[in-house]
Amino acid sequence: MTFALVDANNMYVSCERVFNPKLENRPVVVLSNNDGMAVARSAEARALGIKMAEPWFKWKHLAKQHGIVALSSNYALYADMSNRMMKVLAQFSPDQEVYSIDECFLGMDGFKHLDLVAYSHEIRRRVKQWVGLPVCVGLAETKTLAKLANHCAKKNLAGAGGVCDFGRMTQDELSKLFATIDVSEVWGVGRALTQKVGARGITTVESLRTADPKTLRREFSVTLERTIAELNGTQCVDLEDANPTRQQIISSRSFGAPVTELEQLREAVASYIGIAAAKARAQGSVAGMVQVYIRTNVFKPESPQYQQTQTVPLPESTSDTLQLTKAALWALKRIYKLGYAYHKAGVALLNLTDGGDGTVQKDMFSTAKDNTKLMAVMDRINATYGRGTLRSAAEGSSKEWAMKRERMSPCYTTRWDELPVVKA
DNA sequence: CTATAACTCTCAA
DNA sequence: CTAACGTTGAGAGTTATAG
Repeated sequence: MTFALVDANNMYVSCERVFNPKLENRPVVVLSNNDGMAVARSAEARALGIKMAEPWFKWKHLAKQHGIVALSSNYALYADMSNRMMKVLAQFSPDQEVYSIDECFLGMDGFKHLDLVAYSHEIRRRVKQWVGLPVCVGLAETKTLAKLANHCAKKNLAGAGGVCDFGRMTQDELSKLFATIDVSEVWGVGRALTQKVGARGITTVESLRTADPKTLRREFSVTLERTIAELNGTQCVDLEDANPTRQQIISSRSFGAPVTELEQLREAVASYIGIAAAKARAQGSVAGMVQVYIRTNVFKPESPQYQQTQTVPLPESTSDTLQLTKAALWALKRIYKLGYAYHKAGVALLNLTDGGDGTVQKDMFSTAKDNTKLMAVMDRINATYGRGTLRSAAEGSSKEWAMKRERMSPCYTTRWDELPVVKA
């Protein structure tokens, strides 16, 4: 099987550039929620030494010095651009797995009569022209190799030019190439594994590829054994379902400023439940358990630390925001302690099951109102007018705890009122 | 004891 | 001016618990 892995170049920065061409050729960084750290960097920003996941305040001085543009993340914009990109890519193969907001796998078996490299260049050209995003393409016989080929395309290794096809290279050429690539670039090899296999002298892709799979399976995991097989061209991982039903739904955020009052935590928890419950309804699931957690700031070890989670089993599985809120607020009250500066809270909907007609186990003694219709109306209104238009009173209206996003660009593609006015 | 639930660790974007 | 460090989901493996 031949896979193509198509991945946008620093997606978030590229999205911003589509609507603000002044950002071209300049160092640009997009920040995480709360304007905390760098999650996307233009090539120019990378060249200045700004690392991925580096806290902004640590390089803010660089920003001043070199005129780096730092932007808050605008997920509404990126999600919309992603949808456009995926639609265009879907035209190139009937087999598409949307793997993340900025990349997808395409099954290429039906196109082997074509020149796949030329075909990939056409993919790049069309996505650039129709959506405005630059992408690179990696081609290979397994998903793991396709990811690696994409890495080479991006780094312009193996004479890439935005497309890298391992199928066109000999085993000898591949071995030489792999010997120059750090093992941490391999899909599935993260920080911890890099350390551990490094201690056994495995530091390059080539040394992992040629390592003994049985030994590594024994010492590490079956996952690593599969990775080694995939690096050697034996396919272990197939294309997956595009929109699998989630087994759990989490909503959590750090606060814009420390929170000490229970009332504020209640608003935050209620808001997160609002988000999570809407997601559950959207996929037709009901939750059997709700989990709530709160924590202080781990990056401030000098201030008193506290962290706690509480799980509540529900008498009857539900996706009703009001019932779930009630359960979550009860859990919150159990774990809340006065005297701490809370930094983050979150909720999780667990034990999700299919909420389809009549399959939910009912609670014989339940006195809860059936809010199914209310929820349906709420979802419709919020779909039209934006999330939070209709919400539970428990969410409050001040939202003093809400995250910081001080440098956000307009939602160019999803909000008329944020379109910049062009003077004639 | 086994089967499974619950939890921990790791990884990815 | 100050202080300031993401979110969501999955899978594997281990430990706790029920029966």
